[in-house]
Amino acid sequence: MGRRKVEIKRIENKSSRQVTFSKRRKGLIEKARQLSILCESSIAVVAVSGSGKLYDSASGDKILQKKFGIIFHTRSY
Amino acid sequence: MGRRKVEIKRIENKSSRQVTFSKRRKGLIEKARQLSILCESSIAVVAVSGSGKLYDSASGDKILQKKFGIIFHTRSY
DNA sequence: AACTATTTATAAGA
DNA sequence: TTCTTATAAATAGTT
Repeated sequence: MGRRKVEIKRIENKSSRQVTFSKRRKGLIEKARQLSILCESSIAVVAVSGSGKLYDSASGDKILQKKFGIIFHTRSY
Repeated sequence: MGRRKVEIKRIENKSSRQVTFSKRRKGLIEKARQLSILCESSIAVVAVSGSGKLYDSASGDKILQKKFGIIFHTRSY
């Protein structure tokens, strides 16, 4: 969904890859948040970038917290 | 993104809620898969429906498997 | 970090 | 429930 159609394969250029990671991670987490609210469900998203940074996001109730120990924010470690 | 704009709040009608859960969960998991491939990262999505069904999906390398014990499929328990 | 042309996701409807 | 399609939303490339 952009100026051009992109093939789903590794983005070779490092800075483009980082930009895309940042944009799409944000989009993914927003989608998860919406799903959680719309459907009264619990959703967790865990993303580990190529460089090893961990981002997570969970929303819903206690189930995911209990099961995975994840809290309700997006954070970078 | 549909015939009408929807507010992000709990869908009251149960069957509509289930249909939306099914559609959006699928979309979310596809987005996660794409992000994983495009940016060479590891992504896990865990969804627990209102009725308690657990769905998970992870893609990437060993990191998430190790950390969460999640495998590379979407499954319904 | 903002913009916008375009692709993609999806809300209703069939 | 599975398919269609009009429209909202995400985002690739640009500035």
